[in-house]
Formats: sequence, C-alpha cells, structure tokens
Amino acid sequence: MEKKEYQSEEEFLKNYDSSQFEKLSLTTDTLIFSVADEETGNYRKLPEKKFSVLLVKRDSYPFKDKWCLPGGFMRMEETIDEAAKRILKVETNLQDIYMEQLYTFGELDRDPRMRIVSVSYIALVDKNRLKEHLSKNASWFQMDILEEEREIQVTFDNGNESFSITIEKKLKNPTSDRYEYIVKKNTHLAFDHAKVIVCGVERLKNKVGYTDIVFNMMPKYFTLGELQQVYEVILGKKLLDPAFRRMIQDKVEKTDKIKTGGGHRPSVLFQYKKK
Amino acid sequence: MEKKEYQSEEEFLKNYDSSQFEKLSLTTDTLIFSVADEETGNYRKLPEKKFSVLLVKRDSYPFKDKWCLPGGFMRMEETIDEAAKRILKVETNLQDIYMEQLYTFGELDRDPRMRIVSVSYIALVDKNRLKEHLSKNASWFQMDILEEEREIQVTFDNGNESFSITIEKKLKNPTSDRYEYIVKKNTHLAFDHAKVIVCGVERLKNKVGYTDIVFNMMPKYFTLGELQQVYEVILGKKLLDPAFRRMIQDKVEKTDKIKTGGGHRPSVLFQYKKK
DNA sequence: CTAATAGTGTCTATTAGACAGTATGTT
DNA sequence: AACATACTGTCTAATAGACACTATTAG
Repeated sequence: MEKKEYQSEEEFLKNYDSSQFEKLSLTTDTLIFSVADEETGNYRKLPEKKFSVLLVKRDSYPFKDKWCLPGGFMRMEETIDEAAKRILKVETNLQDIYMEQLYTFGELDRDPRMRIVSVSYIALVDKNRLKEHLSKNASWFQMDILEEEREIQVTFDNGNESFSITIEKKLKNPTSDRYEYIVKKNTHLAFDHAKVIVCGVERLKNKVGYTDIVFNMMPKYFTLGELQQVYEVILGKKLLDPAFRRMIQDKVEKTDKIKTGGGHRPSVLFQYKKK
Repeated sequence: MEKKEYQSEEEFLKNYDSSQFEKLSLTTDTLIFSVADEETGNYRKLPEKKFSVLLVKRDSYPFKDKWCLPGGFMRMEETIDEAAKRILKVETNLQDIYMEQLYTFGELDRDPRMRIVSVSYIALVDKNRLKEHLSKNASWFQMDILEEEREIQVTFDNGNESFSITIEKKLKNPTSDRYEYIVKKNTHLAFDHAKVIVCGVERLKNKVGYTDIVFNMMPKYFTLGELQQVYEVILGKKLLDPAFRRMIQDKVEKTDKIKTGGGHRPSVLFQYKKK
C-alpha cells in the first residue's frame, strides 16, 4: 500500500478507505437488577427481599434454550449507550431506567459464531417494575449468593426453574481490585454471561457503599426499614439499625405520609434527597 | 431473510453467515501515567514530583501534528487486553507494566474517518522507566491539574511545548458517581482524548484511596517520603506525616537499606508488602 | 550551626459498632 | 396481650486530624 501525502484533513478524509482494517461486531449486554418482595406467611412480618436479575431465554442457536442477559448488536448510527437502551426496550419493554457501563468483554471465544466484543451495562429498577409486561422470553430470577474465600456460588430461581453457577475469583494483580473470573460450573447460562453477572454483582456491592444508586431500586416513597432491607440484600449481611440510620440520614427526607397496616407500629415514609 | 430451522448447534454454526450484521473497527487507547522527578536547585530539597502522562504526536491525518494517547486497531486474533499491550509496545517500547481497563468510548463522531469504538486503558510505570527508549513521536508531559467546582483545567508541558485543556464535569445522574465530560477548550489533543485523560485522572485519584496501585509507580526500594510525595501529587493535596504513615504501615516493609546523601537525615528504604 | 527531611508521641475530634430500651400499630 | 417492627439514647472502641517534638545528615 503506497502512502500518499495529503495537503489537508479534508482531502485526507475524502480519500479515506475505511475497509482497510478488520472489523467486528459489537454487542451490549445488560444486567438488570432489582430487589423483589417475597411474601412470608406471617401477617406481621415484612415481605422478605430478594436480589433479582432479569434473564432472557434464547430461542435460537447458538445456546438455544439457555438463559442469557438481554443484549443485541449495536448499530452504526447509535452510540453504545443508545444501543443498550434500545435493546433493553425491545427485549424487555423496560425504559427510562438507571443504566451505567460496567465492563467490556473481549475474549476470543466468547461467541462461537464469530468475534464479538460486548460492552456490558448495569441497570437498576424498583420492584414495582418487575410486574411490567415483559417480552415473552424474559423472566426475573431471584439470586442467592454465597461467597467464600475465592469462590462464588450463585443460585438462580424464577419459580419454575432453578440452577446454579460457581465462579472462582482470582486477583489479576496484588496491587489492584481487578479480578479474573474463572467459570467452574455453569450449565444454564449462555456465552460468558456467568462471568458478567458475577462481575456486575460485585460492582454493585461496592458502589452501594459510596454512591446513592440503591435509590434507583426504590419506589418514590419508602420506609427506612424497606430501604435497610435493600441494602442488606445487596451487601449480603445484616446492618445495625442506628448505624444504618446515621449513614442514610442525609440522603433521605421525611414526608408527611405514613405506612400502616403491618401488624406493628406504623412507619414514616421517606423519599430520596439529592445532595 | 427466511428463518431456517436447525437441528443442532453444530449445524447452525456451520451455516452461520457472519456478514449479516454491520461491523466496525475497535481501537484501544492507553493512558500511561507516571510520577516524575523534577530537580530543584536546592541541594537539600527532595526533587519535586510531577504527575505525568505519555502522549504521541500524530504524523498523519486525521489530527496530523496533534497529540494523542498511544493507541491502535485491535486485531481479530487477539483479546482487547492483548491488543492494548501489543500497541503499547509498538508505540512506546514499554512492556510488562500494570494495565487495567478504564472505559469504552463510543460516541458517533469521535473519529472523523469512520465509526470507531475505543476501549481505553490505564497503565502505570515507575519514574525510572521514563528514561527508557521511547519511539520517536512519544513524549512525557507533566500535568498540572486545577479542579474547581465542576470545571477541570489540565496544563500539559513536555519542556518544549505547553498547552491546556478545560473540561466541564456534569453528573449523569444525581445518585451516581458517573460524569459526563464536556470539552470547553482543547487545541492540541486529538480525537476525544481530552475527555479520556480527565476520566482516567479521576479514576486514578479514586483508586489510590482504596487499592495499592500506587506501588506500580514506585521503584523496588523507596523512602516513605518519596511514597508520600507520589500520593500527594496524585491526590493533589498535602498529607500529614503521621496519618500517612499509619495509612501505609501494612502495605510496606522495612529493608536494611538506607538512602543517604540528601543534605538531611538519611531515610530507611521500604518495599511493597503484598497482603 | 543551619536547612531540610525523617520519624514518633500524643491529644482530641469524629465516626463506627454494639446494645438496650421505649413506642405503637394489628390481630 | 403479644408480636413484630419503628425509632432513639448512649456507651465504647476505633479511626482520623492536628500539632509538637526529637533525630540526623551535608555543607
């Protein structure tokens, strides 16, 4: 290929041949998390909260009949963020929800069809939107996360079907907080989505500590008890009431609404307060 | 396009036409940060530390003669991480250094030639490697960062040339820590690299607080004074000695080596201690 | 001796963890 | 009345911020 000398940027661009570099397809995959209520038999008890993720059943090859994250191919006329939003709407009917970029996965063999790089996103919705009309292949799965030493086990359950994955975490570098995720067991999830889910769960756990993103999973009005449950479910541990209330005191404001009917003392409803 | 029914995954893959989706080029761009010594006239004083980034002068269109981050096109037979490493070696002769993925930029107009998505990386090297033989277009720039309210100004200086950029930070969402970066002033940097640099600088500032990545910018043996200077330069503020020493006490271990010759009390040399 | 960094002791203010107690609905 | 959650007071432990002091070299 002969190198030509151009006199200006305009001239260069007019003559530019964009076919000279190898090209590939780019997809977005989105982790939609929510914290769902699960009714307990006891009329006094608050419904238990369950950390949930939305999965879609593949109806074609590759990975036919396996579960995967809602995702699809980016188009040339849209940004990556726009692609993620569009695809989410098409696949799940969800829109206007909190989204942020998680990580870009580019292993060679992550898709058996061809070389595909995937930009993953985290999306958060409040539990009321679990009931919105989803497209027919989408389903919410409750997750139970068991983390011990360097191994993470996640059990998924959508009421009908249940399965689990096991992932080993390995620090990429002793100085950093970046992990390599090694799939030890995975029978039901397509592509590298087992890794993506674990990566997203860990990121969410971390971010809950230093941002207000949990409020994207809350309805407009909520009690502090409910809010605390959501934190507890994401962090996977119980929190002490006074410490929790101190921590969130500047993030919320009291409303004049009250929630009654619980078989116990009524609770004041709060709402999110921006800083 | 007629939809065919396949009997198995193998059969499907054999018949798969990968040309049906639009494709694009993917590049990696790497922020290589270091903290350089700058000699002061005073024989007693420690050399001042300067936060530095490696830039490359473009020798062809587009953005001919502008500065940019070392980067290039990913190939089909390598992962994104591998591409970033390969390109770094070619463009700067640096290898075996700490690298981590930063963010994936995919605005429509970030490259005037065609649609290109770029996966950016952060790389860290210690000051001694500043002197390694760089390729002819590469140059280290000292950065002075001025952050006030929502505006960030960065001044770049490589000894020969000096310029500055101004970027406005805007929270994407009140609940999160993700910013949109709006370029207010930029005369010397190519593509969207002004944004990438600011994004990387902020990420580094944050990560310094909760990881040990600074040690990737340190030589094997260092004094606690030098280490403190590096933290101070990255964070952009002075730290109190006792607090600093408390903070790093479990991250370092004493050696039997001592640094003398400074016109003041000699200092014990330490090294990084993995957890 | 002096300027400069090296290194430590300690007081205080703030924050985090823990526990215990009171309050108030529904059935 | 009993249960379950709502909500608060307070003690203590741990941590962070601030200052002051001593130590030790080259010139």
